Amino acid sequence: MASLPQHLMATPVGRERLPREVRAGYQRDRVLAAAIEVFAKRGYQGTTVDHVVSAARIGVGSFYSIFDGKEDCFLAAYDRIVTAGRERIAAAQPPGGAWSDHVAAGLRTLLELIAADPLAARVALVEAQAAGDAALARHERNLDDVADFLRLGRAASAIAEELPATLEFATVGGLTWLLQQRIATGENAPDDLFPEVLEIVVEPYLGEARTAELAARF
Amino acid sequence: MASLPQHLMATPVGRERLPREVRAGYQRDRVLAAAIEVFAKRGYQGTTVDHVVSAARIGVGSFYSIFDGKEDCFLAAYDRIVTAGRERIAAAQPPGGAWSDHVAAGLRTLLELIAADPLAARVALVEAQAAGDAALARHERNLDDVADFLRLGRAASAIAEELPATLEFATVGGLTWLLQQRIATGENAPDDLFPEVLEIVVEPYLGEARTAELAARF
Amino acid sequence: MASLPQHLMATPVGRERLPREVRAGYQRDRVLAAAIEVFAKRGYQGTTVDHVVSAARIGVGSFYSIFDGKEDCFLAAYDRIVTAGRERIAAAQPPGGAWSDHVAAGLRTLLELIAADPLAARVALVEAQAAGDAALARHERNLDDVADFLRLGRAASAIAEELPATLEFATVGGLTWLLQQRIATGENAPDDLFPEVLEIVVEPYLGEARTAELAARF
Amino acid sequence: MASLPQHLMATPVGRERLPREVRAGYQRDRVLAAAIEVFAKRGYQGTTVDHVVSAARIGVGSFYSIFDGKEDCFLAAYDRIVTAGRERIAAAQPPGGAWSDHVAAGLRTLLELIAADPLAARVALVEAQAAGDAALARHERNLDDVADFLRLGRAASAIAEELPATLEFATVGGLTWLLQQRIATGENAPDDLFPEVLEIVVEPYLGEARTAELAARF
DNA sequence: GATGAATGAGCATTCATTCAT
DNA sequence: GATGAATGAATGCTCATTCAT
Repeated sequence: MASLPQHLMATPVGRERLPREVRAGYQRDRVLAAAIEVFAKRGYQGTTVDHVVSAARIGVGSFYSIFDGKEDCFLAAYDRIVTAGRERIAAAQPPGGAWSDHVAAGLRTLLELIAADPLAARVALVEAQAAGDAALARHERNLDDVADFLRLGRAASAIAEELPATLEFATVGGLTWLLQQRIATGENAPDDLFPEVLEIVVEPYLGEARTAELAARF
Repeated sequence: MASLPQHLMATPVGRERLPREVRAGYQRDRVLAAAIEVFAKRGYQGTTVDHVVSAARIGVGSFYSIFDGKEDCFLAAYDRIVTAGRERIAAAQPPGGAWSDHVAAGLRTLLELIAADPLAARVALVEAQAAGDAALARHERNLDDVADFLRLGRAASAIAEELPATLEFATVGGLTWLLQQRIATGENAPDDLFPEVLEIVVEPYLGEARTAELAARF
Repeated sequence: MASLPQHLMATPVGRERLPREVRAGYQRDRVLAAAIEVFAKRGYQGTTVDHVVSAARIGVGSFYSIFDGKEDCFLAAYDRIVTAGRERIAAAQPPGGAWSDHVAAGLRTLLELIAADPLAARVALVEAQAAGDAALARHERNLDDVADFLRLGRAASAIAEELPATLEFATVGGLTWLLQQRIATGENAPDDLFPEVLEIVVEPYLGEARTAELAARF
Repeated sequence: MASLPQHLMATPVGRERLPREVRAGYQRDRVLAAAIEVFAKRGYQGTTVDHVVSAARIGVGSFYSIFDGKEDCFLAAYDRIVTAGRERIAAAQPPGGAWSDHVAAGLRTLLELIAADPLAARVALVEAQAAGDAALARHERNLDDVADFLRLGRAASAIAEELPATLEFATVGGLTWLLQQRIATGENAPDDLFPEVLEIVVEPYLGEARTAELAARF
């Protein structure tokens, strides 16, 4: 077979191929999207590798070339959800705002994200607690990050020294629980929740009056 | 061998034994105690019937004559813990006290129970969330009961109408989360937690001053 | 306590006891009756020792003091049915009759027995084939006995030398199959079956005319 | 190594293999062959999935990817035997023959099949009766088919109106019983059975003379 | 790179049988 | 003699993972 000049072969004719890395990324994303749906609908324990593999239309072998196994796949899915969520929340921050503005904007975006993709929310908020130790640990680290961020509100608080040390833990726990309930039932659009959630989160720091004013602005 | 006077004989002579019913109860209790330990240490999913059976020193057959299966065993263990806890909390209530006294006494007893039997606490507060739908539903009903009780505090509150509708849910969720964290790590004696926990739970109703006074009394 | 004169104690007052042997016999009979019902309704494989024990209102221990186990119990039940059946059939024989009269009377009695106790019939004719090798062997020996008896009809046959050697086997098999079908469905009173059954069994020996005449007489 | 001319190459070079469908069929056939042997030798109840799996040299998982379970495997084995038998019998039919020729040829082929594969015969004729309700029902449907075919002989019979309604049932039952006996003992080559079997089946329709003539022709 | 057939350890559960009371 | 609590071997089945093609 005659060889073409080197420079003409660089980009092969016919079905143009994406560079491997990128293709791997697409593939991985496709599988993760399928995995999230399956994990949300069946629960972590109720999900088998076969379920994911079927949903993603790939072979088992491919699955194991992408992930180390079922748990690794869940962790990847969880991370993808959390990372995307953080990015969206960060992007929606009012530039140069105060702590309270950041919290309010963040909460609103969070509720929007949950409403937009309830399956992903279920994976990140509900299933993460039942997917083994690694997932639990990762989940707790993430919630700790949230608590850390909330704690910054003490600087803006007139009554900082009177706040209980564990306030942020309790707030994060309460918030998570509340959202889990709504996600589980799908009851009402989590949108309606915004005023209450905001009140629960910021009132301890700002008091009633400033909280009401904040709620009115978002 | 000289015979002790009749009235001193702790164990009666002859083949007199405990009535069957009672023995069966002991047996069941023994198995439940073993099961609680195993579920706490291995997690619900990580526990096999064989683990429980070995820990309880009984045969598999006996296990299945007591319980319908693994899930039934967990539910029984969970119920036993919750029932015993409720009884202890009820017994420790100050007679005729106000709502706030009941809450304070209840929280203190709860923390004592957790400190006294951290394994049982782990089963009731952590594993119940990962032990299948039945356990989860039962757990949520119990937490709803707590929320219902907390809601009674609105009657005692000067600012009842300003409290968010979901306050009690958030409080229960936050409390649970806080306790789970402590249980998981065993970090510090949950005793230290009392003032904070009390503050988190009752301050929304009573305000800062009355809460501090309440804390001082318990 | 004052003792009664010896001769008055021979038959104790109060709950009169039967001699042990007899009581054991009653007990055994009671259990067998229960076992037959259970085996008929659940099938041999579907029956557990516990089913029999519960139906007979005895303890498992007693069961094992009467029988060597489940299979032994089935064999005993089977034997009891077969023995009772043979006795009833023998008792119903016309005295000094010809072979054909004996066959006719036997078949009629057999159909009556089946109609009177379909459960026992099911055990003896259906379940005996699915209750393990021992039961099967015993069942086949019994059917061989029937075949042997039928073979006596060759002496009364004008065409004995033309009958196939396996005629009796086929007849017994066909008869059994027919009855099984009816027993399984409970379709119609096996009584209606008499003319047909008689024809199938004796016509090869006696020919059409004499068979019709025989049927008319029974 | 010299290459053979293309048209002589029995097995193609390279990685060319049998199409997957075909391989799967082979696999299934291999397992069914092993299963038939095991079911025949141990009986349905005495056979465990593990027995079959060991005999077929496959893993348990493979077994469950081919069959739904033990019963499904038995039914598949039974169906395969029956289907193959019917095909062989159909293929051996004399073209355009009379009913009696078809019966004669069918019976001869049946006896040959039994002689050629006694294990399969045992599964289809003996074990099918002890392999649960589904197998029993299927077996009875098949025997009914045979009875239906035999009933066609009434059209060829001079004495059709005198035949008992249940004749065909009895014949099928008797035939089955006869064959079971021989299969169970392996006594003598079922070949010898042909004249007798033919006589038992067709004489009621054709009478003695025509039956003898038929036997002579096959 | 991709596939999916094959594996087998592991699990929940049943039930005939024993034996201390 | 009678009881039934206790036993544990045996079974059918699932599913995460491997590896030859």
